Amino acid sequence: MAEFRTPKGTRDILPPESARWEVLVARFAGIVEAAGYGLVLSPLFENVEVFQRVGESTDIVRKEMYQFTDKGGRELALRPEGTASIVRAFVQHRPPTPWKTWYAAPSFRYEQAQAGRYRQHHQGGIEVLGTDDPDVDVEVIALAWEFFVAVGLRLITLKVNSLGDATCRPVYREALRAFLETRQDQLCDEHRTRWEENPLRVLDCKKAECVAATADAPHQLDYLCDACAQHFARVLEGLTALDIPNVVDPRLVRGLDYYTRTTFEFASRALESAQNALGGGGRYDGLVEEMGGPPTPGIGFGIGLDRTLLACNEEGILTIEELAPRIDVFVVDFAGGDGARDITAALRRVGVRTDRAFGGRSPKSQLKSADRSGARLALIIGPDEAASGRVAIKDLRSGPGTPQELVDREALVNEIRRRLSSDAPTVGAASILES
RNA sequence: GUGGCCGUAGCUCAGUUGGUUAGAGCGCCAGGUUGUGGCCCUGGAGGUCGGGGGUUCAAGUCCCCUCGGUCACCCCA
Repeated sequence: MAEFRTPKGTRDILPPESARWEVLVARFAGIVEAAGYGLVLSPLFENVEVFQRVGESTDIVRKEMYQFTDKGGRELALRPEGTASIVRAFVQHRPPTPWKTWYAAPSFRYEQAQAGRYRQHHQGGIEVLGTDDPDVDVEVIALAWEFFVAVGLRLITLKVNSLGDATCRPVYREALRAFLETRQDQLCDEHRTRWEENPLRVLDCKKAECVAATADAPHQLDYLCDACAQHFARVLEGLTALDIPNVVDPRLVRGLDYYTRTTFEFASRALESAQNALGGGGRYDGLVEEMGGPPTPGIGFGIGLDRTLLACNEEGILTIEELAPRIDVFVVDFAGGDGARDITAALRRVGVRTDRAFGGRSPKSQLKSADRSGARLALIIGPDEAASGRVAIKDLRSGPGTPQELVDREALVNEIRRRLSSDAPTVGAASILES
């Protein structure tokens, strides 16, 4: 057993598995950039207060943060989620609105690891700051939906809800509190004592007692003010117009405090585990102001890329077999001269994907490597070819014993390009990225 | 943070009530074919049995602790 290993809850993503990540991020970037979103690269860590603003009462902030003091005595934390950094960047730089951004980056949470739940996980997300137009809610949800469609996932459930705003949420909270007071002795052990400090959490509780006791609890949706009700209606209308299937779930409560109005969550029906939530997001119309900026509405989502890949596994899509990077040409040189070095470089300079063997291995083993590489053509240089200034071209697709063709070194590059363009391009990650 | 299960070669695993130098398949390397790839045959490399302590004449096997994985709770992506 190796002396060093990845820390608990983290992992290496190696080839060929990493090819799936390249494709996932490329598809995400392709979709959101085509809708006018720009990439934001922000620090992996921030002053701890930045994250504390997003939810003092949430577990993510209270007990799961990777917090540390640097040598200058600064209190910092690795980011536990993506939105806080974007909002901080907005307040710091004041870009023109609407500011449409995307990111794909790791997040860190100190929790008990299990499948689909890591201490370092990766999210792709977008944030739009500066407009509360309900049509932007629709756009944001639609982009997440299109991403799942582009990846090929079919078993995705979208839940939506509205959490109201500063006008109507307090009214609802009071109504829920009053309701829970009448049912408190029916709640589960934990919430029997805690329902008062965060009544909304009780609706999210999965214990049978709580589910039963709150079956007829009042919903935020029934308490929306006129503005919020109209806003939500327009969002639902937009989802219908764009044929995006969804269910309104009045009990949908999300894990961060900053959400207002529209909230949503994507879950995979292919994942049976408790980690079936692939992503989610919502509106946070008060967050910029809380972070010290001007009153600015905002909305966004984060999608867990690790879990998206787990869902892909279950649905049998985006397999490493179909994504494995391929090369066009493999150079086999057992003459021991400069052939492999010079031909490989020449081909690469004209864009031919080329690999070669090193270390002067036997012809047999080099050909074996050529075969495994998936290359269409092998270029073979033995002492005879080296002496005559020629190269043998062998087509690897047609099995052992295929006739070879001798070509002069000067004509080689053109001959290779001619052969590679003559029929269908090789299937590889590059062509999939472009599709 | 709490509890259940698991931890033997790079990977997937076998290892009988504790008992000699711990095995298989796949993968890797080489040879069979002194210059030619998918199959086949032969051989080789590779393991302090996650780590530490204990019981015993003897521990991969039993006990304790610890680390890691996994599942559930919690929470979430």
